[in-house]
Amino acid sequence: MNSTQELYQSLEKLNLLEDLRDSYWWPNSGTFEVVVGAILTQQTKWQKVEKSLKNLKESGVLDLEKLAEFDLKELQTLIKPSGFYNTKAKYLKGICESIMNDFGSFEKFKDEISREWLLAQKGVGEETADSILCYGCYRPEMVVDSYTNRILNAFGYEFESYGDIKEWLISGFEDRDAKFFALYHGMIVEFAKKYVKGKRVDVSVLEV
DNA sequence: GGCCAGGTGTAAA
DNA sequence: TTTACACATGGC
Repeated sequence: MNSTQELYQSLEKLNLLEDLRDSYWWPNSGTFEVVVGAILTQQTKWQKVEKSLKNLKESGVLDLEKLAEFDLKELQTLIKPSGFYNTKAKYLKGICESIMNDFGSFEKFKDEISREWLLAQKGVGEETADSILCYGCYRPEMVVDSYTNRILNAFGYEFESYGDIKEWLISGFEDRDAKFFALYHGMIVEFAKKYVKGKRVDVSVLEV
């Protein structure tokens, strides 16, 4: 494989996003739920995140203002299925409080948010920040995850950092919109779910 | 039963 | 400035 364009086109041919529940791939994209999901999905399968989201929804607290004021212990219990529930509860409540303090509403947050602000929050690293920016706020940011790195490694690429992978991935795609990057990353994850098992990466179906 | 999941923060070298 | 480790559940 010689370019990210080849990778993108090859992924497209696999029709990985056939049964898309959301036009941007991430469930309920463009809403506050992306912020919650982005924290909960760290080092965890989405399937488990769905259980936690269901718990939150049934308790009526899947909401920015309510979570900002919700009891930490109760929050820990509700998100237990997604693992690391003590730390994630703290991170989640913290970021909700910060959004309320600095922006006042999710809509305002969505309009005014910067990557720097997100990275300054506890529990928000580069991947989580880009996930919130791309899927929650529809900004043209490419998300890089461990699968992306593993797949590129399988093609013989080695990178120093998150930023290096991101730069390589978006080269030639700089003028694309949020939806493009949203679906590109979505295809990589769906590909990984099918063809990556632990350290084993099967890229033979990719025609690049 | 051991391995692993759509990472991140922190302490120690 | 790097490296190692903790955080934790649940599915395979």
